[in-house]
Amino acid sequence: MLKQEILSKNQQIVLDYIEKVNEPIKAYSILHNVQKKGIKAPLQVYRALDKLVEIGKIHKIESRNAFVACKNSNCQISKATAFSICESCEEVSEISDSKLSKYLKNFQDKAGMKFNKYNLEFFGLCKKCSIK
Amino acid sequence: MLKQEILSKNQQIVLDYIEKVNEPIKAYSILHNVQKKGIKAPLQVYRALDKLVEIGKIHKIESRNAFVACKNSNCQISKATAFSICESCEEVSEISDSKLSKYLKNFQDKAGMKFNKYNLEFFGLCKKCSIK
DNA sequence: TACACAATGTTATATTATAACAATTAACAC
DNA sequence: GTGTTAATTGTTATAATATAACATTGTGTA
Repeated sequence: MLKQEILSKNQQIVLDYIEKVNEPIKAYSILHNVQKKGIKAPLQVYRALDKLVEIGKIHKIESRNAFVACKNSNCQISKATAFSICESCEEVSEISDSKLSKYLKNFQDKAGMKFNKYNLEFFGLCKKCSIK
Repeated sequence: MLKQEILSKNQQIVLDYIEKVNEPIKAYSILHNVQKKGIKAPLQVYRALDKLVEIGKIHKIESRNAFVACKNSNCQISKATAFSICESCEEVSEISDSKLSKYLKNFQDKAGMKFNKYNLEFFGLCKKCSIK
């Protein structure tokens, strides 16, 4: 089987909701909002999240413990993620910059360690918040 | 007052311990290990951690919810952190690469957002683990 | 059909982190 | 020194995030 094309019921419910809200959302907030769909326990949400992260449909914003839908036609990219985060309004955008990703993919540390994945989070003020 | 040169009692206790273990360590593990020094509650640890992160003496490894002493003669660098993380043995090293930090400091996203901070975590296998 | 494996349902619990409030100590102008 | 302010501490309780363990059901396929 390939990366998995078909999502299970719970995975689809969780993904649908994350894609709908279109901003980072926390696991328990997802839970509250999908209870009407029959998902009752945290573990059901976390299992779906794990799988969705694994297959690149969503990403975890580590500094916020939140999850967001992938904007970059998913796949591969789940191993190479970059986000900008506004420290005022908490808006998060996925950065899609081929020069940046190429630079980071090829980065070699001094110990010669070979990386297969990275996550980069930038913090600052978004345009709206910086003119306030 | 400058960045704060003198640490308070609890801050010093926590920092001493983190520097001693010399690897990423979790808040409750710190708590268990500094109880003999008189620190009794999680909040005392978290307050010290917050301050130590703020002044750049330690960093938080977001993907691991762990804290590690800064190796780069601290200061400034707390706003520009990069780590390599071995997914097998969980060894974490702080990356100190002036080209990388220069590149990231000057990175401008397409929306023109100005960043004042970033955190980058690379994942892979360290030398030891890759030959196993 | 039967096997293997993925996904589900469920209860309980572990782990990480903060709220709220009172008391104490440090920094410093006067 | 006294008074004022802010930082730090101590303490209890609780919120928020995440996983363990185990029984059951569904799905693909040989």
